[in-house]
Amino acid sequence: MEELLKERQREVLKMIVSTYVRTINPVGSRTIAKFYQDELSPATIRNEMHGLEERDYIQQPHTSAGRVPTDKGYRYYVDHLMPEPRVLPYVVALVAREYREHMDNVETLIERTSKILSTLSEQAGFVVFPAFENLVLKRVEITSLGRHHLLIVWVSDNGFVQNQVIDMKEDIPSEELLRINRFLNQELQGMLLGQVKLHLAQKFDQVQDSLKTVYRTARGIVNQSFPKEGQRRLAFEGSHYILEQPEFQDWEKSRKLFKTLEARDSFMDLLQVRQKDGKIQVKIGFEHHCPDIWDCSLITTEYRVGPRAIGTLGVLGPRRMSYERVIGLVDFISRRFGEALEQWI
Amino acid sequence: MEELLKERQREVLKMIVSTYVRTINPVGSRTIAKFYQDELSPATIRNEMHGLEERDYIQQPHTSAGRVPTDKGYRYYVDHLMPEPRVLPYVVALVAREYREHMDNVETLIERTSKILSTLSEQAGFVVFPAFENLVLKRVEITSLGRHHLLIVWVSDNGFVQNQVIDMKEDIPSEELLRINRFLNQELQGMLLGQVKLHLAQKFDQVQDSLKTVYRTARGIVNQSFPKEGQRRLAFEGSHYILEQPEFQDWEKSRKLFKTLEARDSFMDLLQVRQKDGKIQVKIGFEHHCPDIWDCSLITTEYRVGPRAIGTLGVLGPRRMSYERVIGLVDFISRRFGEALEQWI
DNA sequence: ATTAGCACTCTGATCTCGTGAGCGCTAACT
DNA sequence: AGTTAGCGCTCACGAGATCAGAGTGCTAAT
Repeated sequence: MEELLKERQREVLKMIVSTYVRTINPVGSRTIAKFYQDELSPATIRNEMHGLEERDYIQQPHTSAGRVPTDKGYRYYVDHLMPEPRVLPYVVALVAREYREHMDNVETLIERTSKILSTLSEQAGFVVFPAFENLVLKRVEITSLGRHHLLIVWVSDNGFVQNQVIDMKEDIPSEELLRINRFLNQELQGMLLGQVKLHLAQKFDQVQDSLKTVYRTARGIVNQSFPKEGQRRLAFEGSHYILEQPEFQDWEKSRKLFKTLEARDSFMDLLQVRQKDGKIQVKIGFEHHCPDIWDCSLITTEYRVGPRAIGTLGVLGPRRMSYERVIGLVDFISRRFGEALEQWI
Repeated sequence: MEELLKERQREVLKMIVSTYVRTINPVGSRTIAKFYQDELSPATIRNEMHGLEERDYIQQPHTSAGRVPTDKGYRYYVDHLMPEPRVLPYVVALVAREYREHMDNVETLIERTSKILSTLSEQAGFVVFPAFENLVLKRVEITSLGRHHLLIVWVSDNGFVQNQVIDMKEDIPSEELLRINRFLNQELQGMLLGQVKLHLAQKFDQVQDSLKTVYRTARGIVNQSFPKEGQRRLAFEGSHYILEQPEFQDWEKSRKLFKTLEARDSFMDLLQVRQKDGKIQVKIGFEHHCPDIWDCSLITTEYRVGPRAIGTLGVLGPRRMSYERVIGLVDFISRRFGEALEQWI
């Protein structure tokens, strides 16, 4: 059904999209005709446009204006028409340098990455922190804070550090704390964090009664200090780029967009959508389900260390964006970012 | 020189500011006259206004408009006229609940605090993370990551955790790493982090030659893993509130503002200005030195644990804001925030 | 199937004009 | 000396009115 378009219609659609993305102005028949160097007249182009408009690939903002791609038009462009995404040399160089120099810790690495995504795409860039459950435990440290609090620091592979303060009703002597700490490390090192709780529960059943009290305390500490599922941090940079787009000169529009972006929830919901393995995902305008972001498109992909996909990153920008450029960028950066993480196993 | 204003002029200025802040419309003589319930006529008020305008406390956007406070007018209002800042009961309750429930770790505590500042002021709220040097070391842990990297986790009092990955040229055997780790903890626990480097240097000179190699490695690790000075994190929330202010409907204006806010540097520079001990600092419009933020006012104060002031928090909003309300809020929250941190000594 | 030609439509810029808010000034009043 | 009524003046703002330009759709000829 998609493929009804005749070759010349495809050509015209391609020109309309790429021109509109560049110029921001509705594209008229004369503009397209120029590409054909007098082989075709504007009138002919108008006919083709008419066909495209009937099939809902393009539309007119108003009667006497040129044409603008619809979501369906963009979609067709991305799926069938756009040139192979490619990464420019200066991008390669810049990213390489960045990952050579700014490797302080994972948080900064992630923040820099979202900044790079943003700067190079000239749109908003983001990186979702990995889900705790998908990481592998390297080490855990318990420290007592004040009288009634413990600080638990979880260190996982790839340099991720997660810390959590928990309330203590009862006092635990510091030697016991030390023992528990040692035990947890012995028991859990190298384990996928998502399996830790279950593992401890099983262990608990097997252990002899005299040790149950200590085990209970240990389990209590672990359970409490485990970050709640679904609360994933997000590094988001460059929302001002969105504001700079002429289509967001409309105050009401940008006001709403910023409000929902800052609230994070609905945006994070969008990202939770399961990614197609290793593929770049492109959501154009109405294709996603958050009304306030309907004026935007979302380019995302998963990043991975070794075989494991552990998180999502991408770019958010106006529907009118250079898809080939941004798709190439997101793909490239996700690989390099993964590689950077892999150094820290 | 400030005090030249006669009593009635002060009254009129006060009314102009408080009315303008509420209504956003330039305030006319008739509006003020109404407050006097027919004791004074608009004409009289106009005379007083004339005096105020001559002395630059108020101005007219254009000839036939009402009056709007100038920066000087706001300043006078804040210093001499505004009612005592007070904190509403619902704010007290809300903040108390917040700090009872969301105490996962310092990062979230800080982020929630900036969110609270933002929500309750209906403006942008922020908290600058404490300077590393001002914290007291509780514990340090060294973990090796991959082949050539070490992860160092610094845990300080009040639950602050700072981690850093460093490159290792030479391999260090894991027993030696363990020894160094133990040594560092023994040597440095309870010390102000700002003094750590110096302390190690002095120690190094005293130690016998056979131990120097180990000491050198230890110092190397510490020096590399110390966060660079001046790079302080910032939690910033609620920039959308700024966008919602009618005075920022101007696209160009808000575009610029957001750009500088996102770059962070110039904004952080503003905040680096030494705070007057424990006082709330109010910077109105042109009083600070960052051109792109001239349309905004900045209310800041330091937060402290015990006697030590360790960081800054505050609110950024349009010049036209309810100063008494925001000042009260910032003051209140900074205290509560400090108290929350003190639980985690 | 293509195209020249023409009438038609709609936007956006520019201008004018009327309205209303608010002021300053002056002269009279207390 | 302070206050006020009265009046004329100024200016922003919104509603029409007008006009040029861009781009279309349709028709008839190629």
